[in-house]
Amino acid sequence: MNLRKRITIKDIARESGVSSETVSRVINNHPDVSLKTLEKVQEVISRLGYSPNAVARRLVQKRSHFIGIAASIYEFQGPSGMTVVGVQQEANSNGYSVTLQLLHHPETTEVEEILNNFIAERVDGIIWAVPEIGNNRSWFKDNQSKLRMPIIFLNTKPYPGLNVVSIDNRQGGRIATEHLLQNGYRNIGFIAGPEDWWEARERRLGWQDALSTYGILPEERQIAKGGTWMPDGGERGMQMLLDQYPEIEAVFTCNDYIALGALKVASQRGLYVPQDYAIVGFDNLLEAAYYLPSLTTIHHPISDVGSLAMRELGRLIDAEQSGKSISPPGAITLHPLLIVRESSLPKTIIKTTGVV
Amino acid sequence: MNLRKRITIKDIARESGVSSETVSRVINNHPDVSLKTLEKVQEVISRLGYSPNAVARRLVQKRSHFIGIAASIYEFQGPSGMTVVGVQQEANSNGYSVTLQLLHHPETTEVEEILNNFIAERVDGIIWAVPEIGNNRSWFKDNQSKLRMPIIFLNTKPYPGLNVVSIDNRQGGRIATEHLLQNGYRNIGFIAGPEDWWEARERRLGWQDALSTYGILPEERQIAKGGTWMPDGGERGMQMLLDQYPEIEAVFTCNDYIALGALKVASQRGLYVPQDYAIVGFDNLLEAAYYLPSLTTIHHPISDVGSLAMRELGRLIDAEQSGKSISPPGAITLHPLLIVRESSLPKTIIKTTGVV
DNA sequence: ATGAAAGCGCTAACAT
DNA sequence: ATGTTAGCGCTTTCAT
Repeated sequence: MNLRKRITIKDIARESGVSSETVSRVINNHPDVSLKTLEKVQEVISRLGYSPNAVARRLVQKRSHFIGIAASIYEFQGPSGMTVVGVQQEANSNGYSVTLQLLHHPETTEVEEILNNFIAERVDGIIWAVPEIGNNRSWFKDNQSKLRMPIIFLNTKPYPGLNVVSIDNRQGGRIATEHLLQNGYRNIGFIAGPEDWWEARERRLGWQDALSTYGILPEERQIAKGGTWMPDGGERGMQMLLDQYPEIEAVFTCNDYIALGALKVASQRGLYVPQDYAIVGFDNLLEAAYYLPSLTTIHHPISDVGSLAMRELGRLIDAEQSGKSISPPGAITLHPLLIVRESSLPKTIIKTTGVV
Repeated sequence: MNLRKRITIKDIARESGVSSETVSRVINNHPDVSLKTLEKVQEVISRLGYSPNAVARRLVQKRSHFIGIAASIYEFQGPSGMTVVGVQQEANSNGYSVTLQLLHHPETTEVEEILNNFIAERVDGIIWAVPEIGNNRSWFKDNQSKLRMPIIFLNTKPYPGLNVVSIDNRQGGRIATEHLLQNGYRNIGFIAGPEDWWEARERRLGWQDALSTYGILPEERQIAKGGTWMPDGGERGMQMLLDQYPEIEAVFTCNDYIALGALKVASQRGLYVPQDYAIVGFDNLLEAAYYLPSLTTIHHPISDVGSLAMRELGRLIDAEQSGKSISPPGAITLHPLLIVRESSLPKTIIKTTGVV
């Protein structure tokens, strides 16, 4: 029913008494149409409720004005759904439509299937918003030539030859930990996310960086491994740390959900945050300001990553179309921001006032 | 160079020494191809890395195997991003691709623009996952004939003549409030969401239903109006209630984020939940079990709404294609589920044990 | 079992 | 300023 019987350009042409080519000119705002014809055609178009067929246009032109977004369903549980929002908005305002593909198991590789779909749709370019997990980027290294269209990777290790837009996770981890150090804490633990995620590893490196700046060489027992991105991981991780690292004064958690789990452990054990241990999270979830206590965290310009990536993709597409030489692939890195709240009050203030 | 130079069906035909129609038959698993030809063609296809052009296929066929999802960007802040996931997964496993459109201002009507895009793309059907706010459904009532393709509305008031998939928000509100009543609470407040959202109004009606079952006629001051969906609304709302309704024993909040804000107020005023007031939320966010105290709430089969809607849409599309009579539009309603946690412990238990 | 021809709706190139 | 022609890549009759 959808394709059948829809008004076509020929109907408009017949009804307006012009050729279909002239109608095409009107639709596409080409010059060289007399005002009289223009008005006549436009009148017929709106009277008949004509809508040009993007599929036919796509077939005949060299550009599809269509871009593919691949994301993992994980993205939609947390704040990262906003990345897709950023991409979609920027795409739309540049005249692109988007098609969305979701990976259910981003660790493994149903990659090929999804890319084949994008190729079949003849998208102009791809935003690969799937987190880098384990070896799930390897397909691209081996098959990049097959793809033959611009692709931007989000939140990926910036390999040479790839276009990457990402926040600086390592810097974020460093800032978070330095904040704790500056507030007087020295025994600082880390609750890890899944170790096969690149972003999780980077955040841990940032934690290490900060500690070594202060001449501290972290021991294994300061890290709670085997984590997830969810509160249950924070709960288990905090319990581990309290047991294996009893002198702990503060903890940096791989994201805010994990921090929430760590907060829960305090209430279970009758401990207080930040008096018994301070916490800094990562992501700045909307609700982090409402945790008890409110959570110090690293702000993540998550929707900006999406819009920036799309803008960059548009540039690459334009360059290919015009045959211009493309600037070599590179990495765009956004900088995270520390948001200070109650969960990391300076040690001295706590000592002095004894206040929450 | 997405379209240029891609291998076409003719290339495969030439290389295999058959006609392009035969290749087409192979691609589409039609019978009447000799085994020998089949194998030959398949070999050439994989050797040359050929991927059929979905755009060309779409143009010539009566179906696009493409569906449009419209959502508001609000959806992606909260749990409702999962609706889109549900739609996408179900669509994919039925051979559909999806194109995603986002409304930035779901209250107003950029509706027409988005629908025109879907029409231009010649989608087979539409999932309208935009919340019903104010009068933003009116376009459909006035223009349904224009659309001429199946459309499923999510989380909408089930008007006759519309296909709707929704959870029963009113029932959810009732269950939540009945739970509080059964646990011995009688002075039960309500923190409203945005009153122009249909879902928010339904949840309030559920609260009223439950109260009147117990012979209670709620007063105006039991409701905190002017809410948002976010914790700040819960904070303001709870403060209002404590001031204007001091005998309050319990509160039902329009969603879990609001509940989080209401929890925050307790800690600010030195009150305890559930001892000073019990709380029940709505949505069952992943992290609700980790709030302090853990939050009793209404579980929302949010991804099921999406997949069910997509399945229903597929049925409608098939019916239109085969020219069969379509079952009249109607409403599919999913039932919410009470999840009991600490924030609503029975009054008696609290009295007896004095425990959190 | 396979091929030839027509056409989906549109735009680009070349007339006029 | 407007029309004619050809063709994008594929599927669908209809032949053979």
